[in-house]
Amino acid sequence: MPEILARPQAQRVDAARNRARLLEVARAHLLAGNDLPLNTIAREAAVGVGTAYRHFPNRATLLEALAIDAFEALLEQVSAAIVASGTDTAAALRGALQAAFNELRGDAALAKILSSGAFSCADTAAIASDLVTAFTDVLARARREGLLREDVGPDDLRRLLCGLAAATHAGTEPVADPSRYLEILVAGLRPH
Amino acid sequence: MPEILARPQAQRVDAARNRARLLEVARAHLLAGNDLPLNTIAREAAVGVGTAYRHFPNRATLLEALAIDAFEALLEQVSAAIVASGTDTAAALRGALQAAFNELRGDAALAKILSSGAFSCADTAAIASDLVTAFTDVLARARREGLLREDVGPDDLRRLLCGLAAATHAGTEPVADPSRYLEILVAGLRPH
Amino acid sequence: MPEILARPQAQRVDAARNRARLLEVARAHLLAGNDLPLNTIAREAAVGVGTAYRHFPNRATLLEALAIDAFEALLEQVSAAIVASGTDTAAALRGALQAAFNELRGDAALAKILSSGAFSCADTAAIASDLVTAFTDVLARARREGLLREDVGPDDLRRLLCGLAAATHAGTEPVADPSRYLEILVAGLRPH
Amino acid sequence: MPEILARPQAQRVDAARNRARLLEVARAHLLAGNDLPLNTIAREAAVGVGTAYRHFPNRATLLEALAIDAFEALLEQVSAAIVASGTDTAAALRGALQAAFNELRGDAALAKILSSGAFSCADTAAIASDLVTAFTDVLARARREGLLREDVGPDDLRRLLCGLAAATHAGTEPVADPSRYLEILVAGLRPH
DNA sequence: AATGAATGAGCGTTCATTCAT
DNA sequence: TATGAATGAACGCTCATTCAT
Repeated sequence: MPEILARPQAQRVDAARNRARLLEVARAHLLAGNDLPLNTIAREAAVGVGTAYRHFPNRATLLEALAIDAFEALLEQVSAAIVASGTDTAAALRGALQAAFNELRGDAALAKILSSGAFSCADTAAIASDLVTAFTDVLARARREGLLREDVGPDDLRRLLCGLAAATHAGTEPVADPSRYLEILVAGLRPH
Repeated sequence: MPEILARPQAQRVDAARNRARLLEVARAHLLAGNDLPLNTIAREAAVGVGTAYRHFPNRATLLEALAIDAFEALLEQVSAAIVASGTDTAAALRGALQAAFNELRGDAALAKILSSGAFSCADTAAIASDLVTAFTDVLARARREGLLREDVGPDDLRRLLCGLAAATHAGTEPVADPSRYLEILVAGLRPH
Repeated sequence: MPEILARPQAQRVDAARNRARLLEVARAHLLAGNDLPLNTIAREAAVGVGTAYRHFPNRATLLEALAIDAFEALLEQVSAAIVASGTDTAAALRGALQAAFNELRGDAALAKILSSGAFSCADTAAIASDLVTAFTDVLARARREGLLREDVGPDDLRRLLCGLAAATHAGTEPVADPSRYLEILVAGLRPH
Repeated sequence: MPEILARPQAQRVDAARNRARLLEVARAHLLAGNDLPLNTIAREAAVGVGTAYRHFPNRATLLEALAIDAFEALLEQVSAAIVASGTDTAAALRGALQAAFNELRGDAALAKILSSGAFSCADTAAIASDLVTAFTDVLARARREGLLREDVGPDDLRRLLCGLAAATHAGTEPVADPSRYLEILVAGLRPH
């Protein structure tokens, strides 16, 4: 009995370790600016290719798995910034954008999936949805208070933030003082 | 007589036709969001691989060859916008950015090489240099007249424009009314 | 029971068959004086390219795999000749050279890797090391007994044997009575 | 009139310069241990591929053209050594072998074609024939005087010398004091 | 569920050779 | 006769994906 119960348990532990190893190796590849060849990643993670495919049936899954922690962090930071600003809507907006910009610049996987604007796994989609809610709220307040252009919605912010993050990498060397770009965005979002 | 003169021309015509075919096929690949595999492109252009390599020894060469017309157009449009604005510096800056943004959004090859910030062929580099000159000039005037943040240079504009262009594509479907993004940039560039 | 035990074996059988096929085809190429293009060899062995590369990641590996049996045989024959000669050092030296010469002439792969003087796989290197030991010993005895030039070491013998083996093939047709060349070497190694 | 006569003259000069350039570039490639890709050589020689093919319809021709100077030098040195030794047959034999060995080691192209034992161009074949004559003569004298094994002919010497030359290169680094190998050969050729 | 061998499409690149001019 | 553009076979190598065990 204990045996039978123990087996699947043991396997789950094993599976979790495999998954963790795969993610770790994949993250290293991404950081190094490399692709994510599943074959190589599996080998480096000391895991069979088949196992890798079981965990991540396609590259999007792997990418989202890589990004999800950073995505959760992004959501938290954004929410925290909004909460912390209380009724200061301008600060809330700026803080939310700042938080998103920072997380985005810090995680290549997150930048990739957020740029694509489509999510294939439920967890990621859920976070995205919460994020939209949070921003929709701030945007509404900001608009009401005359702090924001009328023609900008949450999806525009997603695009603009991704674009700005890309801008900071668009060259042979990283840009100096990326926060300038965020300031430009924040200023530009004010009504004309 | 014309015949004799035409003969040597003839071969060049052949070469030119091959080159044109290769470029055409390559452009189609790029539009479809694909890479530029020389092998495939050669096959689809009904041209030997060796011929493809003779014309474009590497991918960068091909990419720049694809982009150079649009890059020239960009330079011309930017210059024209500046000239047309006369002493109205704000209009010159806005017009130059507008022109660059439009060209950039219209040509994927141009967007790619401009994002990379490095040019491997002399012609492209020359255009880039002229462009920097043109923008440096406008930026200087704008700064002098208090129309522009102090901390923004021509390379920042290159990055920001590329980023904005990317933003307009960052999703499953193109953004509505991309000019809004340019307005945001223009507004954001004004001193705080 | 045998079934359960046989299962894992079965896959290895498959792999082994592929490996054997590849080696067989490769050997034929070498005999024909051709190179060892992995692509072609894979096709002729009716095996996927990837499989070929899995077994032999590069040409050196393939070559050493082809040669290793003959190399082992060479080591055995040399050792046997030395042992069989007992205290007759002259016979030991002659026998060892003879054995090496024969094996070398019989296996093109072995001739190639021994000529290169470098071994990329551990097994081959180990045999080479044993061989050096064996020869070093005989050479020392021979020198002590005044049967050998002072200025000849094991690596010289490797080179000279490879050179002689090459000499027997250096023409449109194989040389008549190759053993003459070995006699010349043996005689030439005696002190002046 | 002078024009008509001058034209072909001028072209021959041109052709000769092209030929010389091609040979020069090819020699450089060979020295660097590279292959002789006609395409590349033609380009580096600033000569059309077609022209290169006109001069050297196949690689053997090119190789022999590269080797012929060294081959002539070899013949001269060998003859000179024989003449200089007068009636001292042992010295003549040793000198001839020495000379051949040196030239062979000094010119990779010569080593290649001499190893092949077949000549596709008449000039090379003529030199080879003269060389055989010269050696045949010395060998006959040496045999008559009991200085040489009975079973060794000129072609054996060709093979053995090529083999020895190969022996000096058979490793990651060139052998120390190659003349030892020649001494071994000379000694080994004496009758048992 | 895990493993890893096998497969083969596909891309990069070189080079011998032909042929129109 | 010289030129060099064109060709395409061939090889090196990678990687996504399947599948038997």
